[in-house]
Amino acid sequence: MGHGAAPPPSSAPRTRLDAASAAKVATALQALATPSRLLILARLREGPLAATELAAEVGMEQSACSHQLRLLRTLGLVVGTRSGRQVMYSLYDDHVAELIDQAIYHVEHLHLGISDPPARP
Amino acid sequence: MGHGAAPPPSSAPRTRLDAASAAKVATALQALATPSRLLILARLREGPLAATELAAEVGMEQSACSHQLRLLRTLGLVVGTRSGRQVMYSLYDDHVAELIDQAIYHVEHLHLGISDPPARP
DNA sequence: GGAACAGTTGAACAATGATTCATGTGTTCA
DNA sequence: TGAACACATGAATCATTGTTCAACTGTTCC
Repeated sequence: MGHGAAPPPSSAPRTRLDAASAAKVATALQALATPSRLLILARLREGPLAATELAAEVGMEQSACSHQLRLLRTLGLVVGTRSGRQVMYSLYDDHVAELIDQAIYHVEHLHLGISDPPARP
Repeated sequence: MGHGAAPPPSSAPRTRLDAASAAKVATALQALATPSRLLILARLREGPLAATELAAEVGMEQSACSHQLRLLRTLGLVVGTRSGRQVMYSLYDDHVAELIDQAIYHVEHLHLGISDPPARP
């Protein structure tokens, strides 16, 4: 794998989140904040895949998928290595894999869409 | 706390992520995908806080902060309860708290911004 | 070389979204 | 009642962004 990542037990941030770190984290999380990219990442979570196959599996056009892959590459979340004509894509890190897992897990256990009016006495 | 949430040991998704779930997860993650909201959530992670104080601590105008709080409320990530003139805001869940923790942790351990050209032989 | 395949890239477009400004609602206290 | 405070809300603006269309690079095989 190249880059390992030990799973975090229960990581409470000791230091306060500053604006710079917030921007960094927010930027990285934007990669998971869209259905298309999330499907791409979730699929790559199961194993490497070529670009065209990937596009087909997540149900989007090659061009659109390639654009998103470029973004994910630029962010360092995925890597693409040429193999003949095709480019095999895979997740960069175990951190990426775990980030995806944790995000999906926690969000799935959330009560979403419960719009409550802003507090009534 | 009201709503508890046991920490996930190492949750690998057994089932494939469908489009509907992807949309749900993506929507929830958009809440963490902006510096302003992330700062708000990270601050609330440390404990409840009134709206104006919160806005001051994260360095944004009350109006802007209120708009984002409304969004977070609608998503069910935070709750606001009136207490006199002011409205105390806090995270809804332990899931929200853990989601924030895990996101920050993993992203901080990422090698971001390493834009690599799309594979060279 | 040329055709077919695999993927990338750029411009353009529509949609979404975060912030600001101004105003409105609700609450306390004099 | 009225002023001051705490917060919410609506419209408008400006910036991002995801997708499509079209063209382009690179690779294999005849």
